[in-house]
Formats: sequence, C-alpha cells, structure tokens
Amino acid sequence: MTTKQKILAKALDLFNTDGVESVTTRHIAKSIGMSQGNLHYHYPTKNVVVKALFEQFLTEVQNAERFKDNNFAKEQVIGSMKDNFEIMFRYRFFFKDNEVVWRRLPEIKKTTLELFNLKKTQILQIITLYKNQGIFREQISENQVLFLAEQFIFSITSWLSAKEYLDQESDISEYYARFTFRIWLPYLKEEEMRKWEEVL
Amino acid sequence: MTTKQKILAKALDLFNTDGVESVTTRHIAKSIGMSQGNLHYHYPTKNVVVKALFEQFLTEVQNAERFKDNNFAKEQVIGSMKDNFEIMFRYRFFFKDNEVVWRRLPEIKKTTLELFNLKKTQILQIITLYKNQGIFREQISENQVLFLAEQFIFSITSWLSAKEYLDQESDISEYYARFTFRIWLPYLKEEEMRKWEEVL
DNA sequence: GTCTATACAGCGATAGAC
DNA sequence: GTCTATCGCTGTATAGAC
Repeated sequence: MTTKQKILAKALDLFNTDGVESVTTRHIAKSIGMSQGNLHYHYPTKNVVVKALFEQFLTEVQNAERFKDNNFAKEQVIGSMKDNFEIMFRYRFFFKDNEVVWRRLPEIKKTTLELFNLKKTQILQIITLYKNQGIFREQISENQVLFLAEQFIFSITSWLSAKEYLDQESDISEYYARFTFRIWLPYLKEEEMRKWEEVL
Repeated sequence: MTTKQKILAKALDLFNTDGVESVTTRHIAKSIGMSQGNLHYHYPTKNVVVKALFEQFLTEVQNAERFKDNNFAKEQVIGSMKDNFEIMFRYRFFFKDNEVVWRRLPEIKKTTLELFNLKKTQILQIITLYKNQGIFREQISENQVLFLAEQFIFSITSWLSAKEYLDQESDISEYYARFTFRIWLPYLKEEEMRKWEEVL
C-alpha cells in the first residue's frame, strides 16, 4: 500500500464517521502517524483528497456495471442494486453529507446528478421492457408507472439519508436493495407479484 | 421585531442557503448590520442559535397538528402533510444538513428521531383504520402493508434530500405531499384508487 | 444593549532542512 | 519523501468602554 493509498483510505474512514467539515488534514495525518506537511506533499489541499476519493468511487461504480449485456431479469436488477448500494455505503459521506461536499466542490454535484440521471434512463428502459412483457396490472395508469420510476430514483438516492430514521438492519445494502425492489410489488399482476415476492 | 428575533431570522436564512458549517457568527452579525460582540450578548454561542431555531421549529410543528380530533379523511391527511412539509422546508437545513447539525448537537438528533417515530405511529394508526374500512386490495399481504408504512416514513424524512435529484417543481411542499400520497394508490381497490386519484 | 478591541485556538497551506 | 517550524487567516468567545 503506497503512502497515497494510505492517505485516501484513512481519509475515507474519517470522513464517513466524523464528517468532511470536521476532519482536518491534521487529523488524517496524525491518525496515520505521518506529518501534516508530508500529507500536503502528496495531496496539496483537502479538496484534492475529496476529489481523489470521488474518482475512486466513480471507477468502482463503472466496474460494477452489470447491464452491458442487456440482461434485465429481476435477479439481475436486484443484484446490480445491491452492488451499487454496497459501493455507495463505503463512500457514504458523499451521500449523507452531500450538501457539504457539493458546497465545497460543485463539480461533484454535477457529476453525481449526471450519474443518477443515467440510472433513471436505465430504470425507464427496464420499466418499459417489463411493461411490454405485460407484467403490470391493467388498472395502473401511464402516470402511475412514471411515478414508479420516480419513486425508484427517490429510494436509490436517499436510502443513506433515511437509514437513521428506519429500523436498522445488519446488512444495510442488502436490506435497502430489497426495500427498493419491494416498491414494484403492488404494481404487478397477481401471479407476477408472487414470483417476485419469492426473490425478496 | 426584537433584536433576538432579527438574529434568528437572518441565521435561519443563511443556514438554509450557505450551510451551518460555513456560516459564522461574524457573517450573521454583519448581514444584519450589528456587531459580532452584540450578537454574542444575545446568543452566547452559535450552537445556542441553532438550538433556538430548533425550538421554534418544534413549536410550529406542534401548532400545526391537525389530528387532535381523530379525523383521518384523506383530504385531511394530505393537508396535514402539506403543512408539515411547508414548515420543514422553511427549516430545511435541519434536514438537508442533518448530519452536520446532529454532530454538533446530538440532542437534536434524538428529538428529531422521536418526532418521526411519533409520525410513524400515527401512520400505522391511519393504515389500520383504512384497512378495517376495507379499502385495500385483498391480494396485498400483511407484510406489504407494513412496508407501505415504512415507505411513507422514508418519503417524509427524505424528500428534502431527494429534492435535487428529482425534477424541480414550483411549489415543493405541495409537490411532495402529493408525491408521498401517491405511494398508496397501487395498494387500493380499483374504485378507491380512482377516488384518490381525483384528490391528487 | 450596543460597540470596539482583543485573546486564543485551530485551520489550510508553505518553506526549508534532512 | 519526510520532517519541523511557521505564516496568515478565520472562527469562537470575552473584556471593557459607552
């Protein structure tokens, strides 16, 4: 593990537990056992550390992308969601303290919104596919299906903020992947609903 | 308007737009046109200002409580939600920057969680009532109804964080009150669904 | 109540020796 | 690469005059 990697790992750890605004370059340096001056040799400013972490996050998300082969089976969807949630959880300060980070580095806000817009497109694709396969109830209006997509995005973007309010679970990522997936159930035809409930 | 009120009003304004962590007592004092020393005469520390704002918020929420007469009609529920959302929006830094506030003042975290637990009890009450009135579809499992309550809480607690990710609307509180209410629709019997859709 | 002045701590960041 | 020392700045909080 290089010095730069050590810095990033410890910074991520501290940002997640104590918050970006209260963790200083001094804290990071001290808890690795290195001088603050040396840290600034590797990363000239605190913002550069944050940016480096965000790059790391983006890379991990891209590597975890599962839908390259256009396989949108429900097990695939729920698995992909779990992957993404797991990564988001490791970099959770970007989402729990998003406002603080965004004020410091507006370009991170921009990229994050772009990323979730991409996810939204994917979800609409999946919904349309499912719709054509006839798994939705006929009584569900067009409007309500679009609403389903919004709810989905809502859940994906906000589960980390909501975490504190709902009852805690051991495996947070797993829990919320299933939670988010459960949104679909009442929209499905009865026989589909049962099949999906088995997966959850 | 007393000096203390002026300070609170301006502090709230600045906290909402620039974030608690970056707004200083100097900023607040300067933008009212008073000295920083004087501000500290009225409120000894920044945390006391935050606490005073939270007290104000709690008072407003209590005064807006509509369910004292146990009227749980859907128009009443949606109206109450709009009221609450409107208040939350005015004090939005407590929810958008909740982590920052909670790190500074853990007692605010405690009270906030208690408040939403109360809301959760209310919602379960309402759901049970509606269930007994037979408005839910028979196919919906017991589990799924409990899930509905969780989703509801999820929406109520996180709409301000999610705001940025979804498409913006002019009247945010109104928009999200309806958004949250729409969660119910696919759980309802067909004739009820239509009646509810009219309200939205 | 309101002001000015000031003490003090902690921050990000740099300089220079090794 | 790594260290120590230090600068400049900003934020919180207090003291004392009016």
